[in-house]
Amino acid sequence: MAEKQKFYITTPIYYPSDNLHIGHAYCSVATDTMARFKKQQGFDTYFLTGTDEHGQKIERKAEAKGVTPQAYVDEIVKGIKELWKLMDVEYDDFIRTSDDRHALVVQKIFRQLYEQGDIYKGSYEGWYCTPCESFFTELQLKDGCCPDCGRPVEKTSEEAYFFKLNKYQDWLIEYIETHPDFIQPVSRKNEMLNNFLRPGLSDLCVSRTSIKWGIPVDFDPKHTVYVWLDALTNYISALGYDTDHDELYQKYWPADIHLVGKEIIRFHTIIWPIILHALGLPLPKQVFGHGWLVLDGMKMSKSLGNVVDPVALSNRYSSDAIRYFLMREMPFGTDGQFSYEDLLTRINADLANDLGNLVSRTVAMVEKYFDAMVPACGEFNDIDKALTDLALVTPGKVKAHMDELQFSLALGDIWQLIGECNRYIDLNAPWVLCKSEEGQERLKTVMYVLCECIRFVAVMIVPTMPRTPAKIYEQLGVTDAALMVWESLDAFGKLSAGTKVQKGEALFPRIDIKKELADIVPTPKAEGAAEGKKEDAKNADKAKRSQDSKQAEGPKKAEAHKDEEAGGPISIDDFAKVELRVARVLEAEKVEGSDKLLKLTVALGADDPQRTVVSGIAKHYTPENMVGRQVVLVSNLKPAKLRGIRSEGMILCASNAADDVLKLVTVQEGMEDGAYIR
RNA sequence: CGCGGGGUAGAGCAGUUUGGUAGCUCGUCGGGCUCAUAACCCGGAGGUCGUAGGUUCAAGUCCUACCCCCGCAACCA
Repeated sequence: MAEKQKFYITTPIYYPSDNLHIGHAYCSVATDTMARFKKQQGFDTYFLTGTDEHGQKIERKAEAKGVTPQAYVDEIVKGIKELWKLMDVEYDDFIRTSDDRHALVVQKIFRQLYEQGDIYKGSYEGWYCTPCESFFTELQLKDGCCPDCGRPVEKTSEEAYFFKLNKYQDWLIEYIETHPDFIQPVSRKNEMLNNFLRPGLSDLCVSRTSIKWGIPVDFDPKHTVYVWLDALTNYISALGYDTDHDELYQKYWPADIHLVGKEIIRFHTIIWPIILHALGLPLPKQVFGHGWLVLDGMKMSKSLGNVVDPVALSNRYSSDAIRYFLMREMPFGTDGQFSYEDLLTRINADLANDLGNLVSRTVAMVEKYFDAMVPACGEFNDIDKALTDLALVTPGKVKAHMDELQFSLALGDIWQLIGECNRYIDLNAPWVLCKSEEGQERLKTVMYVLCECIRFVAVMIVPTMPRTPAKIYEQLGVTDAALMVWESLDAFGKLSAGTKVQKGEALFPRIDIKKELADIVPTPKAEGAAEGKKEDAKNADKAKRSQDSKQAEGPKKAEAHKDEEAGGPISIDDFAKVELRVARVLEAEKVEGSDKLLKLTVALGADDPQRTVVSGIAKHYTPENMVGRQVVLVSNLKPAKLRGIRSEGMILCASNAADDVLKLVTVQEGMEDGAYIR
C-alpha cells in the first residue's frame, strides 16, 4: 500500500495582546475544517497554530498590568487554548514564539543569514516619541505627531540589522509569475506584484535595540530579533527544523497551505519566501488570504470596540452551529458580514428547519410506519433515481469545492441534497402511501432512500461540524464505522435494512430570534432604520449607520441609553471609568461627504492643547457656531476612525426621543478648559 | 492620476473570464400538506444591475468618462 500523502496546514500565529475575537476564530475554524477534510480524505495531516508573543505592545500591556510579559501572555494563551477546545479546533501542535525550541531556531537562522551576508548592520531611521518610547515610520505618523498620544516626535536613528530583501526581489517576481497557484485568491497576486514587488523592496529591519521582550541576537545580545523573522519562522521551528529531531520537518515541509488573513498576505508571500529562499529551503505550496468578517460594514477591531467574543458565542450556541455559520455565510477569500441576526437566521433556516427537521421527520416516520426498523429498498422509479443520483454526485462536488477552500460552496452542495430530500418527502407523501397495500411497498423504498441520503449528509458534514454526525448516526442507528467514512459514499445503498432507528433530541433546536436578539445583542442593531428614510446613496447610508452605531454620538444617545436599561443599575466604579472633561472648541469644519459629521479641534487646557473629535452634530450646529464654545467631552474613549478621521473622544449631547432636536451639553461660565466633571 | 477590492430586489450575496430569458438565501404576500423542530412543499410581488455616453441585431457582462464605499501603505484573522 502506498504511503499516505501528507498535508501540512497552518494558521497565522496570533498576537496575544488581548483575547481573540471571532475573526481569529474564523481563520482557525477554516483551517481546522480543511485539516479535518484532508484527514477524512486519507491524508496524513499536520495542523499547526500558535501565538506570536514578542514585541513592544505586549511588553507595555504587561507593564501596565504589573506582570512580566511572559506571565501576561501565558494567561492569554491559556484562554486561546480553551477557545480552540470550545470550538473543536484540533491542532496537532501549538507553537509559541516564547518557546525555547522556537528561539533556538530563530537565532540559528539569524546567524546563518548574517554569516552569508544577507543580514547586515545598519541604522534604523525613524521618528521617536519619548513618552511612548516608540519608533514610528513617516507614514505611521499622524499630522507629523505620535499616532498613539498625539505629541510631537523627533527624528532619531538606532543601530539595527537589516535583511536584504532587495537582493531577491527579481527572483521572487519570477517565482510568483511562474507559480500561479502560490498566492490565492489570484486577485492578491497582482496586488503584491504591482504594489510592492515591482516598485522595489526596501531592506527589512530585523532587529531592534529598543525592544527587550523578544529573542536576543546571540552574537550581539543588545539586539532583539524584530517581528517577521521571528514570527514567520514558527512554521518550520515547530517542526524541529535544523535540530537533532527534525523528523517532522523532513516529513511535512513544505507546507501545503498557509492560511492567513488578507492583511498579512504580504509578509507571507514576500518576506517569508525570500527568507526561505535565502536559506535554500523549499517554499510553501500555497498562501491563501481569506477575507474579514465585518460588523456593520466596519472591520472588527479591538480599538473600535466592535468585537464579537467567540467564547460567549460558543457558550451560547453549539460550536457546530457557529462553525457552520462561519463556513457557510460568505465565500472564502472575500469579506463577509457578521451579524447576530444572520447567525440566528442561518441556524434556524439551514440547521433547524432543513437538516434537523429532515432527520426528525424521517426518523419519526420510520418509527411510525416500520416499527423503527429501516425497511428494505425496492425498485427505483424516476423520482428515486433523481435523488439517489444527486446523492452520488454530491461528494464529488463537495470535494472539488473543498480542495479550492470554497467552504460555502461545498456546504451549498450538501444543502442542495438536503433540500431535495425534503422535496422528495412531499412528492411521495408517505402519509398517503401508508394507507394502501401497494403504497406500503413504495413507502419502504422511500424511507430507505431518505435514511441513506441522510447518512450521506452526515458523512459529508464531518469536517465543518464534527459533533453533529455522531448524533445523526445515533438516530439512524448507524454503528458500523465503515459507514461513516468518505469512501462509503461511492455507492448508494450501503446502509443495511433492519437497522434500528431511535428518535432523539432535536439536532438544532429552533431559536426565537426576536427574543434572542433582545437578549444578546450588545448594540442596538435596528437603529438607522427609523431615521434612514430618505438616504441618498445607499452606501453612504451604510457607512454612516455603522459609524453611528460604533460611537453612539449625537442623536444616537437615546438608543445607547435604552441599551443600558437592560443591564440594570451600574456601580459608582463603573461610572468612574468614564472621564468627562470640559473642552474648548478651537476649530470646526464639515466632514466632506457626510451630512452629519463635524470635525472639531478641541483643547483640554494646557496639558492637552489639541485633539481631534468627530461628532455627528452637523445637522444641528454649523461649524461657525461651534468655534469658541465649551463642550463636555468623554476624554478617555478609545479613539475611533470616522470617515477616515481619527476621533479622540465624544461630545455629549441631549436629544429628544420624539422629535429630532439635539442640544449640546455644556457647563456654566467660569470653568477652565480641561476641567474634570464628576 | 499610489495600489487593490467593491456598487445587482427590503437585507446578504452569485452571475461579468466566453455578450443572448437576471439567479440564490433570508424577509414579505398567497396557496398546499399534516410525517416533522409553527417545521416542509408550491406559487406571486419586488430589479432602469452606481451614473452618463459608446460598440453591437443583442450589454449586468465589452469600451470610455465620472460618482460613491471599503481596505492597504512594514505588529489587527
